[in-house]
Amino acid sequence: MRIISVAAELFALKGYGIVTNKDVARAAGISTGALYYYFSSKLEMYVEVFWSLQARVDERIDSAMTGVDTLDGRLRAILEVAHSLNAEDPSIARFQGTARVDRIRHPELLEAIPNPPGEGARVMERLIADGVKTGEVTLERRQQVRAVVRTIFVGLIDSQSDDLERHRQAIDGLIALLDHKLLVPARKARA
Amino acid sequence: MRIISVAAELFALKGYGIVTNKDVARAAGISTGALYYYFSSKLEMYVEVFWSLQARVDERIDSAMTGVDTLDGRLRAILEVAHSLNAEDPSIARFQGTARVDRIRHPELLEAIPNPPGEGARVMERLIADGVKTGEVTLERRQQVRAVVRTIFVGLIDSQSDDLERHRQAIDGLIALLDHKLLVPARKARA
Amino acid sequence: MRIISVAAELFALKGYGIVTNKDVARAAGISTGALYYYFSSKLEMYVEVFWSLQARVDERIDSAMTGVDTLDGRLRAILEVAHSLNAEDPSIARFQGTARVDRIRHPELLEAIPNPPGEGARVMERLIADGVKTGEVTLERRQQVRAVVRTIFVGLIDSQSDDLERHRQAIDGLIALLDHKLLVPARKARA
Amino acid sequence: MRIISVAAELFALKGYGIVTNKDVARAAGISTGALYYYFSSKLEMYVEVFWSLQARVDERIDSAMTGVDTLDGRLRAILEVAHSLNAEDPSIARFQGTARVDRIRHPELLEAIPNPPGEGARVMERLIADGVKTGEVTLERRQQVRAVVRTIFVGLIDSQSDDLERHRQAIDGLIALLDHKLLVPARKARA
DNA sequence: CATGAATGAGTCTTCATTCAT
DNA sequence: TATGAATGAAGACTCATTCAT
Repeated sequence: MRIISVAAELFALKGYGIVTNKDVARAAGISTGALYYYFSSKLEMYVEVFWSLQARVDERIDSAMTGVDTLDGRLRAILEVAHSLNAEDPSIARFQGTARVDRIRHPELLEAIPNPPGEGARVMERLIADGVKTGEVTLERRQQVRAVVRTIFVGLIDSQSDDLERHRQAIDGLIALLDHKLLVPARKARA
Repeated sequence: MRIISVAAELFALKGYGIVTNKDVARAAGISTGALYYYFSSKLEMYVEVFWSLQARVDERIDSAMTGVDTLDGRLRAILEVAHSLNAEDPSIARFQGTARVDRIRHPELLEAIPNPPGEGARVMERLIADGVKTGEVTLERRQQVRAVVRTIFVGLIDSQSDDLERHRQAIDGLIALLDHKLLVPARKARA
Repeated sequence: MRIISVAAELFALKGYGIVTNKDVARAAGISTGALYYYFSSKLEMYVEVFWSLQARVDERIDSAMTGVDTLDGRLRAILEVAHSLNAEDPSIARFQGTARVDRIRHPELLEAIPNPPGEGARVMERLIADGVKTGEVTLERRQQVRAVVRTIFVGLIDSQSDDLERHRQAIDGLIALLDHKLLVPARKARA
Repeated sequence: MRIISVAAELFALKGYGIVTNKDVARAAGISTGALYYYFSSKLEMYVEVFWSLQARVDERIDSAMTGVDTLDGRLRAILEVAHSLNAEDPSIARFQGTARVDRIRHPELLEAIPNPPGEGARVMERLIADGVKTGEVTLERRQQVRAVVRTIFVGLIDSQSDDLERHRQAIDGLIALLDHKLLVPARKARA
């Protein structure tokens, strides 16, 4: 629906608390009252935006993971998905970033959107579990891997999703990092 | 000042838009009117909180970098600083996370706190430039390194700073990543 | 009409101000738009409900009074009518109660439904005038009788019409009062 | 407080749902925002008005009942209290009338003001119980007496409290009724 | 230095009403 | 006949800010 897509963009940019019904209504070309014909509240509108975007992300990640069975391969695949999604519609990633902080800032949102939402958690568990099976992740490092993967994806969303070129560089850099090619050992320091 | 420290905590937790003057006043044990004796506006109060925390971070990073001259060593040092700062006062990292999004959400803040703020940018440039000197960063990968470093530190702040244990795991994981020890090549892949 | 009867029930329960067109429409199984095919406004709908119920009451009171020619007998007859009407359709009395206050609260209603409405006033005048004829009411007490009768019937509607059993007790009590049997002289008082 | 007294008058006249904060604010000579400095919500304001008026009524009824020990005497005393209260401040009775219907129409009010409120119920029970002791009320007629007393007082409030003269006539008529003097037996009807 | 009282603009939400279909 | 979509005015409530004391 038109309303959901303009709302997504506004929420992505400004967050739940700052975007007013008036903002959404004006951007959608209707009156604020009309919003209540479609959603029972601002909160519900936000929730619908959330799941609508989440669905697109989940679908893409799912299909990117099928046919790849190493953790290493999957990480690369997901990084590429992240980039192409960002290229197609930058508000998706931006929205995910703001949604994480909005769910903390507005308790109503946390209640309406249980934590952790969507496939996110499921994908992560699958990643780790399968990584253990392939031997890529040792049992002792499981938590570390989880933490690093989370750090990287959150960092990507929060710090790079507003500039497509930089986003590409971050992706390429991270792939190089996986390839041990990002950094070269230092020449004898101080030599 | 007492007001700044309670304000820091509140802003870190809830963000600029949600924390009210009344919240700050009550937490500081004064009236809202009194706030205006110390700050000319809520905005100014926020700015002062910002620089007060930023100063502590800058100082720590600066001192962590002196005496280390490889990019690799510096990254490890800064990661450790990030962790110990987080252990000492969790609201510092939290505030930095919320400040990044609040500066986007509230244009007045962006105007009052130019982007990128503080030493952040200077440190980053120094890191890269010296990395080139030591040969760790090739000229073609400069942008990638910058993007990856930024991704990692933002990811750390945004995704791990609310749980000290997980924060430690992320730090250890990232160090292992630098050591090429986080992930082991897959068995199957070699079959 | 179906609409009028569901509207009557809703208005009786909640009053003019609180019942929305949507409430009525939903209860009648149509859309709010359709309401405007039958009535030109919410106000007009209310007025039609009013007269529709009033007609039923008037008719019953009229027929209860014919053939009885003392004030005393008529009061008893009307009390019984009040009870049987309440037993048949409790929303009639309830509506009359709410209508009295709604006509005060919403000036538009007062304008649309002149005060005092319906046969009420006519019946009262007949009662008093004939009571004077039969000698039951002295000239000096005319106003008092009018006021007491009004007090009793309003009290019945407003305080008892939501519970049929209590309503019966009130009716029986009032008849006992007319018979000088409700209260017995106090023992102590005679001591 | 000034606000409470003007609010009482407005609520008495128009009821909870129709009186707006703006109405109260304008009548009190302040802004709507200022209301929230004194009350946390419109509901709370209403509740305070309620208890403030109820306190005055309770006190008067209590003192009217002391020293009188027959039911008959007490009823007369309370009727006189009703009249003098109405003479002093007509909004008290009017408010009690509207409050009864508002508590039904607005469930929040019922929750905030438990039913039955104030001394009302206590006074009624005392009246009946002592009436049984003095022999004025037989055991079988207890419920009837309760219902009649309730009917009369509700009727007085709801139908007469807006006109002091008529109120007086109703009181006098009711006293005459207790004295068996309101109505005279009919001369041979039809004779 | 500090407060309590107050303001007014702005927010979400409701609802009678309209109208093209 | 009837509907679904939409409007716009109004209502409760919040909050940064001001100011006399």
